[in-house]
Amino acid sequence: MGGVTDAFRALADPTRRTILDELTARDGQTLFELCARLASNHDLASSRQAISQHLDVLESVGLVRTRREGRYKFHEIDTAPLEPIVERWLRRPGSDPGGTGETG
Amino acid sequence: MGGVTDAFRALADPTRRTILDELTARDGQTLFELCARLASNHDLASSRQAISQHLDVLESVGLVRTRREGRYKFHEIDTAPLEPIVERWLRRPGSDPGGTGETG
DNA sequence: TTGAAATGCAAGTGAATGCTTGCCTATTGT
DNA sequence: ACAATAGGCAAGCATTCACTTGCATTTCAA
Repeated sequence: MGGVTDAFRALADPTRRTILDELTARDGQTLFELCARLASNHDLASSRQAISQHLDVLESVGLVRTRREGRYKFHEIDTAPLEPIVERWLRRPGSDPGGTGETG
Repeated sequence: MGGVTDAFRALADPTRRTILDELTARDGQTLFELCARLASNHDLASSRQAISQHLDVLESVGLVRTRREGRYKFHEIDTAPLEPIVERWLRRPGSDPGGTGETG
């Protein structure tokens, strides 16, 4: 699961979207907290390793930041990468911006 | 390529994003027009069939609408499905919206 | 220090994905 | 009618993806 390089691909998976939902409802959760709350609040019964790998993906694209304290690792959502995503196509047509945009 | 059911997955592919870029710059293109302009304006050398399949995906999730005239089929971008995508996580935290949102 | 708790690492597997290949249908122009 | 144009359908292939499995590492409590 290491090939995901941009926020678009990161958002393609429903489990990762639900993780962002959970972090929006309660930010700064640990991996175990997330596993428990995803199961009870979202009927999502993924394994710990699966959720951990999803968090790695979300962190690699900047949608989640982590903060380590002892043996705990807290995960915080960062919505900054979300803003340019949709605005890319909401610009008024007719004004050719020139090149190929950015990401490809 | 028929398994893509939601706009998130449709946006996961770079080629599909470039197609939306092209339709933003010049709406209502045919398949052949798109192939030519994607090659010249975006250095994207995908085959006609590949682009056609991508357009099928974009249409199936509502990001592209088509209009048939004789042997031509014009493709128009529809940004309506883009709006709720990001706002899903831009809501202020603390206000638990209740269920699991919608898409999953 | 010993064990439990929280997390990390990595190989393997089945399914989905993007693309190609090859042929077919429909419409237009001469 | 005939060829050319624009597009459609479907099978096959290589890659990527999400997940599992199994074990290792780090931290804390008793």
